[in-house]
Amino acid sequence: MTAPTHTPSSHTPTMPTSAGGTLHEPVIDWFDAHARDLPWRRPEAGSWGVMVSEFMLQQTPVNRVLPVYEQWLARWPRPADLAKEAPGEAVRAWGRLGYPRRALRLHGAAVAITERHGGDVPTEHAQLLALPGIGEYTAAAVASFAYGQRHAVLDTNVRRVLARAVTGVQYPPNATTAAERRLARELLPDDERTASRWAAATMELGALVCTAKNETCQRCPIAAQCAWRLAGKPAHDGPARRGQTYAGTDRQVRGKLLAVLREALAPVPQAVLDRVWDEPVQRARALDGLVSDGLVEPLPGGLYRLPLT
DNA sequence: TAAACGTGGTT
DNA sequence: TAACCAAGTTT
Repeated sequence: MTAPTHTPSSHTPTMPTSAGGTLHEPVIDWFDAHARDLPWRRPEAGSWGVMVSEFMLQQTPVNRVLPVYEQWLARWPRPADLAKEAPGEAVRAWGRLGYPRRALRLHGAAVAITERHGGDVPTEHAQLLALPGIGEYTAAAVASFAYGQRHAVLDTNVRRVLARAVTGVQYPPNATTAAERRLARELLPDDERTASRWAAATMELGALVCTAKNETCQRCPIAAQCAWRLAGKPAHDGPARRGQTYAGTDRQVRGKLLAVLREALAPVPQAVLDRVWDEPVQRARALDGLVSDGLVEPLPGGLYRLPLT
């Protein structure tokens, strides 16, 4: 649909409202036409559904989250339902999503919500931020997606979209900068409802079209205005991202240990855990780490299990 | 600020 | 195949 291009009067190219004025409508229209039908976007998900999805989506792809999300919400439809479970049950139900401390923190957040907020996911950004496992991104995402508030929601997708469309570079910096936050705030539509749709739309655009590799500019609603594309899509010049090695790390050992405990119905003898890794020093360090993180509970007699408390 | 923290699909 | 990538948070 060709909407009237109410061109801003400003001529300064650095004027953020100018950039936003040309981006908001096409991106939101694209979102309305192409957004995925994800369960946490349906009205029946509620704020708890949104919050659970945000925890699970921290560093884990949508396709792997979907089945676990459905099981989780069916089993614990409200924060209080999760709060009265043993934390180890949350770790077990987390399955193979990775970074199982998120499960522990989500359980802790449910406890805090039950104790401090009457069982309802808080509506204020500051209250959300105070919950375990919720940082700047997740607080803004829950406030925006669950409650329709106006917040800059700056995740890896949005950062990449803004880096390309506005800044004209292929990739954002390794760590989020103050300049990125400022830009995201400046681009935020004034209207609350429009701002929350903008947040979801830019995230979806980064996830589906403006991807890290093999971006499909033919399907991009703002390709004509994209600074990176207009510059000839120059390759990233800065330092390459440090690759995350995994094989042979403590993380891998922790993963193997926890996998055994997730499947076990009864406390597991140390000897059984010993079979997952042959190097004893690293194995012991990994197990100690899991215990000190609260992911594993040691019992008398050299037995281990997921935490009951 | 950097490093730790899981897991599996894709290139 | 090794490296990269995926809706980050915490210390």
